Amino acid sequence: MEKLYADIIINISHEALDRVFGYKVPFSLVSKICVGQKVTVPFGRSNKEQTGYVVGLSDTIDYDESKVKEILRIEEDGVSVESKMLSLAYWIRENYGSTMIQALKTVLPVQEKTGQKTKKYIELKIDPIHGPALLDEYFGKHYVAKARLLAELLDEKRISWELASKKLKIPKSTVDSMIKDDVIRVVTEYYFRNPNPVEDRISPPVPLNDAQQELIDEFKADLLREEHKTYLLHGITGSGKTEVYLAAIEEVIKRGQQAIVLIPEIALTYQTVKRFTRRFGDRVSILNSRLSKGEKYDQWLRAKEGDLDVIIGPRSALFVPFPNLGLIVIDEEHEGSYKSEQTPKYHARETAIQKAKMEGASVILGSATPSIESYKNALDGNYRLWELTKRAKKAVLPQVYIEDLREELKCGNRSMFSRRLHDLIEDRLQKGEQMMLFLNRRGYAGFVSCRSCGHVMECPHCDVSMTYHKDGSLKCHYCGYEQPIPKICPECGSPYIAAFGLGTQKVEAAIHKEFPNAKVLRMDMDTTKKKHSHEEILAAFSNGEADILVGTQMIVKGHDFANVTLVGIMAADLSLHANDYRAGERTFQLLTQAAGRAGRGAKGGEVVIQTYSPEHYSIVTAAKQDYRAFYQQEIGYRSILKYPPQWQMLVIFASGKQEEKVVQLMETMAFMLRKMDVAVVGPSEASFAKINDYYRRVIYVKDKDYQVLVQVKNKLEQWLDTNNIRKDILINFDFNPMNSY
DNA sequence: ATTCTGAATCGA
DNA sequence: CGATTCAGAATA
Repeated sequence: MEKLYADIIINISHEALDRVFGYKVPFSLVSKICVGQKVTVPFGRSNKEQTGYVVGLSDTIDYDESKVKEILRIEEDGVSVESKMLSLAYWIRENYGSTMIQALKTVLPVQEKTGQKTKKYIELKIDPIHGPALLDEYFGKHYVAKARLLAELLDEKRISWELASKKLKIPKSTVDSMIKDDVIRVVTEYYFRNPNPVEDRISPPVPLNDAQQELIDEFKADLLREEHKTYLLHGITGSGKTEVYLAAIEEVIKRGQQAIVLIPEIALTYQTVKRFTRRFGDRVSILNSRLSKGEKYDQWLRAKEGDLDVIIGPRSALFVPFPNLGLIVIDEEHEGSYKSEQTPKYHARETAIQKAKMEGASVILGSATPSIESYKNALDGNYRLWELTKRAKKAVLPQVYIEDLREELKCGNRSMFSRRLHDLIEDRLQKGEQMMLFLNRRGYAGFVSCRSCGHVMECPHCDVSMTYHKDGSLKCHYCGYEQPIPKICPECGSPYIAAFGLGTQKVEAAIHKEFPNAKVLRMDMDTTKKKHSHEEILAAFSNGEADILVGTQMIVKGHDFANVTLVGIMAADLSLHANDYRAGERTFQLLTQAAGRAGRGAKGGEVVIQTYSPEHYSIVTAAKQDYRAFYQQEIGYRSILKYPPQWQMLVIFASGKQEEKVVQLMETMAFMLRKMDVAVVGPSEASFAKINDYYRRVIYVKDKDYQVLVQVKNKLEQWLDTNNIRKDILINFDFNPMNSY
């Protein structure tokens, strides 16, 4: 009998241990062991028990035979990794920079099995014909509990355990004794927790319009030829992208395959999910952060066992183990939330494409405002470009006005509403139509500053201006530090210290002042902290309980309100002047999505964009709803400044308690990088140079070739490990970042 | 990450 | 000279 060895990754996230260790498989486990299993092994000099994952099996070993230890046991309650998931984990580790165990944990979001829900039933084992006779016998012997249970069973033939013990008050001993007498038996049924409400009526597919049908025909033809492509579905708001997804999913299901639908977490509402459950019934499930561990595990298992056809969820739903994956749909593919914020900082879009490639599946990316990266890929022929240029229902595109706030000020209008917006609000209030006012800021107002000397109140730990809240306190959004607003300026002693800026609460207050009869609903981080408040506010607005909905980003996400005929963007500039190369793109996306909320019904709509920079291309092109024009401008700008997708970017981020150490390390790395024939910017202070007393520095590395940057990262990691630097300084790598540093 | 080891330093 | 501290090595 050959000996068997296993390659094992130890469950400790440290670069020095990020490799496989060979272990002997004891004879008793040879038949049970397989790749992907979670096992316990002795590790280190003290043979401390550690868990790990089997990533390979072989009958030879490349190590001193006498030092090889044995696997202790297989962790039965651990979820095993599919071999295809393992190779995806390797890919993530290589492309985004992390340890293998971190990558494994990413593709394995469900860590442990949790007790399955069971339901116990009591059934009659004897022939019911003998029932009455036995019942008489029990009565004769004054076995009241047994008699009660038997009588009930003769009636119902199967009752649940709860009913028996709670309502009929049958003690367990009675049940046990009756089992012993072979009168009854207990049946245990496992059932899956299904977290989403099941629609009982499955609605037939909405007939596709010609444009949609054309795309689906092409998709079918590609499937028939076993060609698995990535499609970029660029459809303006209201053009019926979801119908295309549904039809494509149906095609895949017909072939006996399954589909994953990724949706930004914020848009994962009952409304969105309902469209899928209505079409595919209980073979659809959702995965989201609100599910309990057990519920998540159940969805995972249902998928694995072929009990599901479609899973809908955020980024992490990508790793649901379908046996025969046919399609991955990524809705709103431009969304920043598809990039993970934790290491490994993987991008769900790129990872989905890689996964699809490994498993022979197709990918559909959908958006009204595609990311510059995806659009470039489509134009370059890497993705197939699908365009829907007409709204599905007869609704027309809204009329858009750009209002220059500088002009308003010159004309003596000091309110936050331009004259046009003011008039239009008045008009809609009169007609009883609804409005949305959009603002890209949370809290009551922005920073607090002194009007005499200009001193801005900053957090003592974070180098960030603190935010004014209505309760009279100042809060730091980064570390949570809180203090009351000072009465006088700490710098010059002037009493003229006050809040500046614009917040949703302030907009709400201004509406109350200028339009006292308007009913207002506000939706922002503060009003949606509770579990379902998000849905409640939207439902209230949808029911016409308010005239105006004021809110941040979250109100622009894919909700249809037929009665909304006016959308106001209070200050388009707020997102434009962020210190981030994606600011222009983000502004265009926000404005386009916000404008798309107007006139979803038959009445048509108007949009007012208020801004201090009316000539900026993001604003001009968004007003015209002209994505192509925006893309041309933006890609030119990215070329000149060497930003993605024209160039690839790697951010090296360091943070530590001792400023000199951080600075010195970054200087050393920058020196090494400059010898590597890549473009290096920095080191420089992060935009928040200090958070929680940790000093933060960044280096930007750019090259046209992504793989060159991967190699640069690998080299640096190696250097960091051999010089043991990661002890008191945190180093992070981030490829093509979504948020600024 | 954790543990063990051997050298360096410390205190009498 | 034994006790304590610390950097370094190894983990199968």
